[in-house]
Amino acid sequence: MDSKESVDETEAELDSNRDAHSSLKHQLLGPSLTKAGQDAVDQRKVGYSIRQHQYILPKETRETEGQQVSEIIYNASKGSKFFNHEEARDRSLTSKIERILSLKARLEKVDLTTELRRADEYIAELEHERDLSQTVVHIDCDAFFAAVEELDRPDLKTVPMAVGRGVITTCNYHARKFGCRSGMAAFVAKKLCPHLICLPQNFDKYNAKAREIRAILADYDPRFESASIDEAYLNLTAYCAENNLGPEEAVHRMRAEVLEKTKLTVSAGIGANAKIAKIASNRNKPNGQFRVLNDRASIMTFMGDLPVRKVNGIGRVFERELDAVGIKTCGDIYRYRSMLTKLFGEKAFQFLIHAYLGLGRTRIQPAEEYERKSVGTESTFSETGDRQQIRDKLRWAAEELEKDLSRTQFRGRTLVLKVKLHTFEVLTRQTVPPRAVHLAHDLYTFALPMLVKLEKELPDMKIRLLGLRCTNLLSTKRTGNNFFNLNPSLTHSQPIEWRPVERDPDPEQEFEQAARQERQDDMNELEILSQELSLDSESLDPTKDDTEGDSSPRHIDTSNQSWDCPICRRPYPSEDKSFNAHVDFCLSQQKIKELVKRSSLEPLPVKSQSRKRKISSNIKGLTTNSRQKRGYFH
DNA sequence: GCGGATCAC
DNA sequence: TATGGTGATCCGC
Repeated sequence: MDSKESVDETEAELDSNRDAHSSLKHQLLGPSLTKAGQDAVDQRKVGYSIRQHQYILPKETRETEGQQVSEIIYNASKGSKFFNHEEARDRSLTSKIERILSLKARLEKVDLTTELRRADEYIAELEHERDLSQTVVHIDCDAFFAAVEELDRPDLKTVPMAVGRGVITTCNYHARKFGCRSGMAAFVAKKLCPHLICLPQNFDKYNAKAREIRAILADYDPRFESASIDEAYLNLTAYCAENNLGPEEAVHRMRAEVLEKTKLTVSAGIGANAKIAKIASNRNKPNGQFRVLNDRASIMTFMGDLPVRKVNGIGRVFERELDAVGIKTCGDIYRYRSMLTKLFGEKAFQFLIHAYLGLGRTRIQPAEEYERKSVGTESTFSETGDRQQIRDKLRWAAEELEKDLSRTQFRGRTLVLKVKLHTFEVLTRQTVPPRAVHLAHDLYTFALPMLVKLEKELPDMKIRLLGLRCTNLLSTKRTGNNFFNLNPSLTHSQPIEWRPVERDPDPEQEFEQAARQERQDDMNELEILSQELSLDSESLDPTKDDTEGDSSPRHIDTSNQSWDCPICRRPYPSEDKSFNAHVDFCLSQQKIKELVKRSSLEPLPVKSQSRKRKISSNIKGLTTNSRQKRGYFH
């Protein structure tokens, strides 16, 4: 073990000394070059593409490409503000790595048997709970945006093409051969590939296509999980059992059906959990699938020589830190298990051990069942130090955010202002307004002091981006469990259909979740009520002149029979404890009549909670651009 | 709880 | 000439 480590150290040292700019060049290559499939796989796929589309690129050219790509990117970027910022980040990471290495050197001299035992106990515990009973599939559309564009423009199939104007979001496989990658500035991509065709993105089109695909996936697992616009997880355990099919056959069938009905190719990974499925889906991309068998040995072998960078959650930075320590593959993790906590923290330790063991979640559920934590908007513009212009940007952000909050039915207890300086440095400031906010005027007014403070701290502040985000959300949704909907007549006219029991992996947990949700809904409703009835805060309210009626409590339905509050006339179940408190509160308000007048403008229709609706919203997927990106453990 | 940083797509 | 937007999580303080 000792000799191994010292070898790794020497390699790491060589790496960092070889070229002062090598790590920076690596950074500049962008996240996707290192993330996407191994070189060998890519090379093979180039051959595939050539056969498929008769697009010939001489082999020699391709091989020198790898050398040239980083040079071209480096030269295109050199001297820019963006480049300088990247350089600064690179320097700070390098010094962070130095600290990590000196800590590692100290740790090698001390007795770590306690830590070693703790790590081994943790591993044994996880091993004991390993679940190999499920068949999880990750579906990933191949070059999704580009592929959808090619459906409308078949002529683009044979030439390098990318989607995205300023920054490339997706490019087809011809463009990738030139080194073009998602996340790359378009002008850099054009340097790599002068003939590159850049199309503007058309999200409506991609969403429509994604819905078609999801409709197919739903037949294989009605509780499939949209992970993003072009990715999904399915649990095929039940489907395979019911149809007496092996996982490979089932996935083949599914992919063939998607191709036939949508003319789009998808790649798939099959494994015992989401993490393995996700990694496996990249193995035979594009238009391929790969399965890791559900036995411990297969999984350990698969993970053993897997570069850590392939694991979801390990990005460029963590990759470099791990590499410096001597961890290049998931198999390397084991050797350092006793010092991982001290080097990287407890969460990272647990995460890495999970990666080493090939463990991941087996619970797949519709994305909508994940609780949203924030709603925000931001936009980039040509840099400006003009205070009025910046206020206009803030106003615009506030208006955009109001729309998003209205669409998602949330308010924010906390408001976050984000700016990116002309140097690309990012700053955020947050505040807790006197009440949850959702109106543009409020958002603007409570964000402005943060901006003013920043302008005082940085008198010459020039910014290139401004954003607003609400966190600590307050839901204004009424779910089926909400007490306002427990009215018997309502339940009768719109019965709730329960999901089939056999699809329910953990009824107890589901029940607890439902109960928790119900309590949360009640709390939310009460909080909203108290906020809206709280005229005390109106002295603080900068939007008292609001005439849109939007701030009135329309979200409370008044069209159904129930027990209305005699003061504000809103429905309330009489048995609810808070009813009396509510009436007392109403009575104590002097300006209540004014409020009632506003609140009676128009009631909002009650939403149906039928299963049909649930599934259709699952197919519809995530709302615009919303990503369900989960951290180390989900 | 706040602000910075990292990560995914 | 020029390097995105949305959302989540973790860490140090």
